Amino acid sequence: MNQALAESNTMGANIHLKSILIIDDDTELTEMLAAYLGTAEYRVKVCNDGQSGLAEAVSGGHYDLILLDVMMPKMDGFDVLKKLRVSHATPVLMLTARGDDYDRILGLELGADDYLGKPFNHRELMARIKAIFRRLTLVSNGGAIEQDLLVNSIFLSPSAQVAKVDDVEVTLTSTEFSTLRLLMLNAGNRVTKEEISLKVLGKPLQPFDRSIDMHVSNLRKKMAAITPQEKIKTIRGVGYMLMPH
Amino acid sequence: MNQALAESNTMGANIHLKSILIIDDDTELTEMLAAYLGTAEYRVKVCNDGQSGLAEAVSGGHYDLILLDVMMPKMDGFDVLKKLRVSHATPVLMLTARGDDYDRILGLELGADDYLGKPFNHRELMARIKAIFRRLTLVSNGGAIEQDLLVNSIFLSPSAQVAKVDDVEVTLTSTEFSTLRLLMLNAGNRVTKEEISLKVLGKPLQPFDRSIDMHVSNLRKKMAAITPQEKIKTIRGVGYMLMPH
DNA sequence: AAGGTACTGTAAAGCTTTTGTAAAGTCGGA
DNA sequence: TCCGACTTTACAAAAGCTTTACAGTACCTT
Repeated sequence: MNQALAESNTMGANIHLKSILIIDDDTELTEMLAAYLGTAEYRVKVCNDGQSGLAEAVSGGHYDLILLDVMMPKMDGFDVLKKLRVSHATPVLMLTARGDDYDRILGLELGADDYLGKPFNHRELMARIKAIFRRLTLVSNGGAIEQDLLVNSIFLSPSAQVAKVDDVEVTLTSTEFSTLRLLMLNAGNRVTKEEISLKVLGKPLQPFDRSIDMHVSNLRKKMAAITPQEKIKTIRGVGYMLMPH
Repeated sequence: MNQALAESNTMGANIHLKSILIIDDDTELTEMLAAYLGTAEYRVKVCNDGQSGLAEAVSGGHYDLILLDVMMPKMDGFDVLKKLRVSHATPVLMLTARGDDYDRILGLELGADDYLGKPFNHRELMARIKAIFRRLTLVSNGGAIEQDLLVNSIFLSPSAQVAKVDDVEVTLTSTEFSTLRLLMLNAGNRVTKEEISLKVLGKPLQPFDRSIDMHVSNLRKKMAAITPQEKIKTIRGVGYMLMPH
């Protein structure tokens, strides 16, 4: 399922060149960029003012990246970016006056992906364009980390170490977290205390060991503060089970 | 274990100096430059006309950087650059008449890495030389251009080595900077101490190692001087997490 | 149905581990 | 040698885990 998506992405990328939209009123510069980028592996389109640039970006076709100048007459780069972001998530590399912190921060806040101060050299521009594309594929492929879980109104995100019950955040210790995760992974099935002890605490269950009971008790207490619904069922003489719904 | 790595790095850097070829017909200037750059960490060679300069660049030996004057009798800087680029990718910093856009653009088109208008001051020259080398190592290190980050009112600019919290500049050591960067790259996600140690300090976390804790503590202290808001959350037994907002 | 037995729930106390941070120590570069 | 940065040490505080203790519950036996 994930595979198919990744493949189609990759194929899509290989079949036709990446397309770049350049929006800058400096015709000398845009000509040079078009020539330079055009020779490489990009399809390039140029707009020399903000208005036509925005129109092209929104309804002219798909672009993989937009190079957007800040200083332009009529509609400046920030306006373009603001309006673009209403409907499009196209990556944007802003071209700003060198070293202008305010511009940079504003740009990043408006959702620019990176920026480059003018004047820039082509090598740096290429590097940043490549960096953006690289980052994009990384994000879309997603790292193979522990998956988020959602069972019976309980949401668990290992990467953020966050649990939510009915959309209310619950603060859990890491043992409670792991215990809940194990139960969720086996939702609807009983999980023995031995298994919990081994997988969560990393040690076999001792004869009069009550610690698992305590952790489950604490979990119940924390969830009960949010919902009256009983999520964890006791299976006497065996262990526990998370109700699937 | 760490020692060995650090040593070899240092040694590698010290073994040979970066070499610079200066091509300029102004002998007064070249003498001065040779003297100035020679005292720093560079090996310098001078050619006073385009022809000999090109010959030296192509077959005289390896150069890490070429300072190339545009205005020269016989063969001007553009001609040199054009011929050089047929076979060599040596970084070139062009010396042009101040503010001459045409020269600048032509130079960049021909593959110059940067330009500097005459007259220039030494400090600026040094800064640009260093910038070129820095960029180069970045690119050759895998093209990992480090982009600026903005998360939860924290602004981080690796290229400028500047951090701002609520627009107030914070002075960080490089370790603190890298640590903060790693946390920001994973904002909203937990980052283990092991990962911080590996990626920031370049060594695995030792059993009773507290240095990461100290760096985080110092980071918190510096940020607390500006805002009471807690940016870095502790995840007990795991590591830390930068709050996304 | 009554009583016995074993298991479970949980508050509270006790113990261990982890963390925060000041301060001292170490190291490498100017 | 001095200085700044990083690390280690030391100890207090915090947080989490386990044990204890006892009340309650389920299930079996008679």
